[in-house]
Amino acid sequence: MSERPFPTPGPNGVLPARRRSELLELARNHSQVTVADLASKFGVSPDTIRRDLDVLAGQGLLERTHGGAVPAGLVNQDSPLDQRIVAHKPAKQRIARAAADLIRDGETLMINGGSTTLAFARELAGCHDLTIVTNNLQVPAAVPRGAVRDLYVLGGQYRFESQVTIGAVGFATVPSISTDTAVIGVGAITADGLSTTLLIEAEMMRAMIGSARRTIVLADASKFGHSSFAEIVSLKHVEVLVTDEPPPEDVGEALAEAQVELVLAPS
Amino acid sequence: MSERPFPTPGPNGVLPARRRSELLELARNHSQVTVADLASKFGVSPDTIRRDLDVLAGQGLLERTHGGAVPAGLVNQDSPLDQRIVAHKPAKQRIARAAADLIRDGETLMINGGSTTLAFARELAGCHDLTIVTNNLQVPAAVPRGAVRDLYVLGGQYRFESQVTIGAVGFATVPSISTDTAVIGVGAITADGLSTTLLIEAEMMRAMIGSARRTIVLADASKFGHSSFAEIVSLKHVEVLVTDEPPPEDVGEALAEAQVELVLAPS
DNA sequence: CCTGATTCTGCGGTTATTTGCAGGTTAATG
DNA sequence: CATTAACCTGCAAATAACCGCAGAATCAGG
Repeated sequence: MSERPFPTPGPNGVLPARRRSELLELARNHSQVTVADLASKFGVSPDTIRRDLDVLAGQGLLERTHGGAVPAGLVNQDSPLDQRIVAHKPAKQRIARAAADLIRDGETLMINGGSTTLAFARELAGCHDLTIVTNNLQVPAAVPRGAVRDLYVLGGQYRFESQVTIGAVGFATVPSISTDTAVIGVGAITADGLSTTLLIEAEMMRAMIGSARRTIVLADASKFGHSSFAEIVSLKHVEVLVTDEPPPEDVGEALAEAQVELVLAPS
Repeated sequence: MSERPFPTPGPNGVLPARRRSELLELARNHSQVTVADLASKFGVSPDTIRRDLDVLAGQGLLERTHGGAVPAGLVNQDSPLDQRIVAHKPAKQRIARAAADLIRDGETLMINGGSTTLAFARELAGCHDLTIVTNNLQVPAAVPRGAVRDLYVLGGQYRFESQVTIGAVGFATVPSISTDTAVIGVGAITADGLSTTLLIEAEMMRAMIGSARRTIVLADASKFGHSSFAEIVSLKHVEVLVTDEPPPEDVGEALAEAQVELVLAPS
């Protein structure tokens, strides 16, 4: 009672924003933070810390875990592609397989960057006479030789992290192409729509989706809920979503309202 | 009551997520981990370690074994190009190394397809602030990250055999670019000039050479003498030739007459 | 200056997750 | 073939998380 007889909602001398900022730095320096430690360190209740952590996790800056949080990079968010490829590999492969079943011989496909779409490219062995356009430099080597008639690579500036090209050349080319299907791997899906971490990649995806008659989105269950910085399009631009687990309720409703066909990859 | 009379579920100071992350790194560094070692190292029960291993195995990051785990097998695919790389690796690597020594910081490079130019890209580690333009889809992943400022990929139709792009988009782009140096790997060199097997690739090389102030040709000794179907340019368009063995007499004379600087890669 | 709305905070009760342990089963080893 | 270690399943305990609620401070506008 001497100090705080009642809740004391207001800042204890430290503003919430600043507390969160320091909290994030602590997490990065120590590779982890625990709720209990932070609560005693900042002199606030564990619930407050939990809420802070949730906010930061929602921005993709932290990965929430039981008892605390770890920096986003530690688990797998924006790690180099090589690591992302192996992460959630079984799920991605099931999704890729199910998506490949949606492709008919002779179609023209647009494929964007990402590890899931790369897995998709590998699963195209059963198809024939495909025409493929991609900005993912891994796709050409991954796609089975016998499945394609022609394969075109979009030029532009190379991005080391994601191993895709992005740039004026690609933007100029995409609108002049009309494809049957765009196969898009995204970073995050919410009821509001698709999003990713990079504005310029979002722009590229938007161009691809716009030039395709049908858009198939590939996303494993870990993509649901979080929303990333750069919005791509709303769900009504999507015809099919292939995933491995049923989405959360709010996303599921939004998908139904947008008349998105939901394909669950069989295990 | 000494320390822990009963289970103690809560984090022992290390969050599960972080423990798994460190565990994964240990597995990768040591190529294997055992349940018992990890249990004592992290101060948790073997059962907990087993559960961690199962989680990581479920994400495809580890391969579970009796008594421990090993890192997930890395992908290895054998394309024709990859095989060619090992075929003449010592010679190609020496040539690549010698050619890389000719590049100065801040230069703008044009790099075409071929296994020798790919080796060249790998040897650029000592350079900085390079701007690179290429139609070789292997180059972007091969070039050391720290050596380049910008890297552009030429778009176009993909050729499976050589893993390069060729096409209207690339042709349209190349003339609008002016580079310091074109680094060209060729199929054959005679006294008459450079040649290769495919007309369309010859055309691309010609465009590249034309837009560069300096042309460096990479060719191992096996390329001398034979002439291929598609002529590229005569020797007088070449500034430097990097090879591993002195050329035959007639080629040597032609090189001298065309004032081509001959660089022999040291063994 | 005062009042209503918003935000931040802590609290109590319920649910979920993590962890270690006991015991039966399976796999590796001599 | 026997023996030891590792594995898996169910289980209990302790903590963490979640949900709704109410008090307190800040803010907006008259």
